[in-house]
Amino acid sequence: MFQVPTKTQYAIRALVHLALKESDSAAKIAEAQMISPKYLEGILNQLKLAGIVTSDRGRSGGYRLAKSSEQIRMIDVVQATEGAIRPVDCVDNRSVCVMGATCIPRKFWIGLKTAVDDYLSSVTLKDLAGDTFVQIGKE
Amino acid sequence: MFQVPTKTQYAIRALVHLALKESDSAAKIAEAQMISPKYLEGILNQLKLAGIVTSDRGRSGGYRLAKSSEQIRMIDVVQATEGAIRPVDCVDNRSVCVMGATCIPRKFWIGLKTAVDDYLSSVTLKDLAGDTFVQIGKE
DNA sequence: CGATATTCCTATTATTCCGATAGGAATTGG
DNA sequence: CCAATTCCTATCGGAATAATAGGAATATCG
Ligand code: FES
Ligand code: FES
Repeated sequence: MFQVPTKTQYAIRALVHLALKESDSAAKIAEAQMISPKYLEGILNQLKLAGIVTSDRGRSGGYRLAKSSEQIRMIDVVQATEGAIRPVDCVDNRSVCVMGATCIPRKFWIGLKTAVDDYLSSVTLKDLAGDTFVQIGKE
Repeated sequence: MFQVPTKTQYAIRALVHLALKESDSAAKIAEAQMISPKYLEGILNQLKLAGIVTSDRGRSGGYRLAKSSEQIRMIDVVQATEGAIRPVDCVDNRSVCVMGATCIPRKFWIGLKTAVDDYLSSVTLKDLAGDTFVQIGKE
């Protein structure tokens, strides 16, 4: 359960790479991180649209972080690659629930979403890439 | 992201139903909870194997909770339908990581798993269904 | 007993999502 | 111009999920 798609795993590996290496091309990142190169291109483009990385085209182009690594929260990365955290559709839009207004499990799903959101919001790229990472989310 | 399979959503709906109605057949539960009947049969069987419900065959058979609802943690339900919480394979088995021993994101994934596990462990069926035992429309 | 309602078992199909690939257009530096 | 790059769009294959199908085993009741 809660298998995280490889797309998101790749995005995170690529960002860690950029945090350490400053700037690199998609092909170089793909090789170093063992990711399908063409697939990674699309992922980096999503990260760019989300304002997490910037890119330069042309001969000596490549990608770099758009902000400092402590400003990049993991929840933003996840949302860039997969959209909002939504264990079940109804957490955003109650009307999609077949059980109607009296639906009992809804609070439970919202609680789960909150738990995940809170954790992902609490960790930044710097926490991963630096040696200062501490495990948050467990109190 | 983190879309929860319908199987698990159905399992929870079915358990809420049983918590309120004490005993019912798969067909009745399916109708009340708007779940494909044959699909639900298989799900209830998984819950039985996990010791969450019990069943009686034959003419006036059906399913009932195997324990009181406060003893049924949601993490047990999720594990019964989907197996262990494992955002990425490496949280259980480090050797599957292509990046080897120096893998940086691993602590992050373990933290995510922990956040989800902790939440699911903290909620019981009773928390969802409430403690008032109500008989829903006797047939 | 015999009819019926149920769980239980196994196999198959349908659907959806994901990962990856393909080919090339646009851009830029040298 | 040329080469390296990002960027765009389309498609394919495979895996996982959801659902269906048919029936065997079991129990109840009249
Ligand atoms: S409102 Fe979410 S399952 Fe009903
Ligand atoms: S050990 Fe998990 S991604 Fe490397």
